[in-house]
Amino acid sequence: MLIHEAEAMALSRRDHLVETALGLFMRDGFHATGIDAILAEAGVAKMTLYNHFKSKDELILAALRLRDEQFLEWLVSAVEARADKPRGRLLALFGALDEWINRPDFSGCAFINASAEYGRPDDPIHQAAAEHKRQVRDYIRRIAESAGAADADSLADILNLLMEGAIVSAYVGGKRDAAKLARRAATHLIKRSLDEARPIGN
Amino acid sequence: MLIHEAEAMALSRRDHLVETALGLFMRDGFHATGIDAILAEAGVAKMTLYNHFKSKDELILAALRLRDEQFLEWLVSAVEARADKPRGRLLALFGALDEWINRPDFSGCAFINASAEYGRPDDPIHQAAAEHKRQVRDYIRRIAESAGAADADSLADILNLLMEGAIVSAYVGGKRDAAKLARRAATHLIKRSLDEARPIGN
DNA sequence: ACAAATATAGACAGGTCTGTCTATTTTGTC
DNA sequence: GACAAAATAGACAGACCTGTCTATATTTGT
Repeated sequence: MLIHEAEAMALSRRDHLVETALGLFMRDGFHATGIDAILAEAGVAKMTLYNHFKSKDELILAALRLRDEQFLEWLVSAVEARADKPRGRLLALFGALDEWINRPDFSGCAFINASAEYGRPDDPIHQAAAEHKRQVRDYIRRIAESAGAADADSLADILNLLMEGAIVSAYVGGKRDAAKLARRAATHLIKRSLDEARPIGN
Repeated sequence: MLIHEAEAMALSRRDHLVETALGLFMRDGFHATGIDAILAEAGVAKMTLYNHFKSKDELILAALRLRDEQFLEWLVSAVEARADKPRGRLLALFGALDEWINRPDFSGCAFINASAEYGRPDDPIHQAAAEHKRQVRDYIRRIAESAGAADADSLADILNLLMEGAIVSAYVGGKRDAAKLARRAATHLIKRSLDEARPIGN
């Protein structure tokens, strides 16, 4: 029975492969991670991979799709767990960010890193990264909107900028306090946007 | 005569090699750019490379050193050309950033990209990237200090965060207006820090 | 002009990479 | 238990990678 299978299977071989690949890609990079390393780690035969994916790039795309789901799901629930009201949630974004950045296995943003390795804007991998970033920004914008920000778009863009900056500073420069710093600036900008109802900047 | 040589030489073979390598690394990435491609582009023999550098990694480090000089030199002069007074220069950082981001050949930050490919914090390449970022932040801090910011360190950190965020947003998401956005937030934070003499955040 | 240093082309080794193929075994369904 | 689908190990091709070596040619300093 199909449903029974789905329940019984801890993880399909395909999904297990994608999960393993994602872990290695994030730890070691995309070019630096060979197919064979993934197969060895996953305990899966090469033909199983090429049965499910027609190339390494397709596997990378699948791994990024998984990461996209994983991350957004985590971000939403981490934010919701930290605050109930929209305004608190805007700040909670930075609490969640701080938690992520300070995990011992933090290895930067998979999508920024993917874009770095696949720099051509028309590369499907780069485009997948851009799409993920759009999703995150839209989530921020939805919170900003429900917080009653007149300039929800601008506010979301700015908070997004601060978050990206914190991720990069933490990753490249090892600044583990980057999210806390970003939060301080965010606090102020949110206050201005919501309380004084003034657009950001002048 | 040594001095005469230096004048006559357009560029030593070594420097030409490093320059060519930097261009390809920035366009195509580090792993994706093979030694042979660099040699062909530079019109230089393989043994010339291995005479000057003991490995590809050493060449990468030399390319990053060049980029570090190039970029900081450009940033300083671009900022100085835009404003005389420290406060104006803090904003000019974002004008310069905007110019860079909107160049047709903009290919992101070489150091962020290098960190993405060489993720281990103890990798010399990653460390070179971290060192570059430290230089940039210190430059911002010096301006903030001479602008009379009481919290020059915090202000510099925040402006730096906004700049990093703008670079990443422009590169990954293709947001060509990222620097202008960052500038709007920066305007406000600078005002608060300098005029109201309040630390950033609360 | 002569000698020493430097650059050249190109072969080469040894490794790794992606992707294909085959022949065998395991798995899941009826 | 039989049959079909899926996964296995492992060899293999062909390309590319870094780095070494050699033998020849070109610059360079004096």
